[in-house]
Amino acid sequence: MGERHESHLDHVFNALCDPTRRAILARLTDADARVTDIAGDFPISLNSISKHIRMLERAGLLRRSIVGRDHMLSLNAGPLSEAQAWIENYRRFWEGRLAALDAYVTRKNRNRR
Amino acid sequence: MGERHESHLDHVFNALCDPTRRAILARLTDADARVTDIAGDFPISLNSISKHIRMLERAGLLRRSIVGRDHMLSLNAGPLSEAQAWIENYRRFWEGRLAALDAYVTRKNRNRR
DNA sequence: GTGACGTTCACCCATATGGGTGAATATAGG
DNA sequence: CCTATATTCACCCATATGGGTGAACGTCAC
Repeated sequence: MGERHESHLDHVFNALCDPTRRAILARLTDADARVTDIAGDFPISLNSISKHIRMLERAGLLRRSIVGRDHMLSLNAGPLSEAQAWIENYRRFWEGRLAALDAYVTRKNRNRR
Repeated sequence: MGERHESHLDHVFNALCDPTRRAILARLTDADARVTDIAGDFPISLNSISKHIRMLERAGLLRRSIVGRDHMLSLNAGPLSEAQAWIENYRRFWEGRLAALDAYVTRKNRNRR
């Protein structure tokens, strides 16, 4: 229960969990496309693709412009910067650890000599 | 069905979906900790924390060293680089789009004058 | 208007998740 | 040996996901 609050970052990471959704984003790097166009590239049903697209939209990674009966989709990579910033924080931590290990090994070698 | 294959990247992004798990990683940036220590920082049960930790382990983001009855956990940010690399690809795409838009606006302004 | 096309809606099903509880297991320490 | 502590295991429950199907809705094209 409880009002899971559902931050935007949750949605972004959640959208990236699924390989099909990542592939959809990759597909849209190439060119904008309709829902049916995208569905044609995958072995699953049009309806399932439609649901994946809705989740990508929820994360803000897709823009949809409806023209007539066609829904044109385009990539909107902007929200990824939020996720990237989060990860970047830990990359620095990680590099710090590696640097510390490196310093340790160097020190040890120096003492050995 | 299916044999979902479950690539490593899936697990990493999946681990990052949940705010509690992200908070656990943040907690471990500060210092290594036991399962119980971590559970003390959250309003949910020890068992739930244990499950979150198992998922972080599955993603390779945690290391566990069992000493006696204590399980010492330490952050292992290494696998994040894979996720970061994936995102980085799209950031470059996105910046390319912005640059193109910028060039377009600049060109338009020049023509206006 | 009528039929074909593009998307979504409303369901069904199996599995995973996030939370809980109580019991089992394993080790530390008298 | 016995007890307290640290974790996990085995469940229960509600909800979300990922897949499917068939029907509805909207729009184009004749």
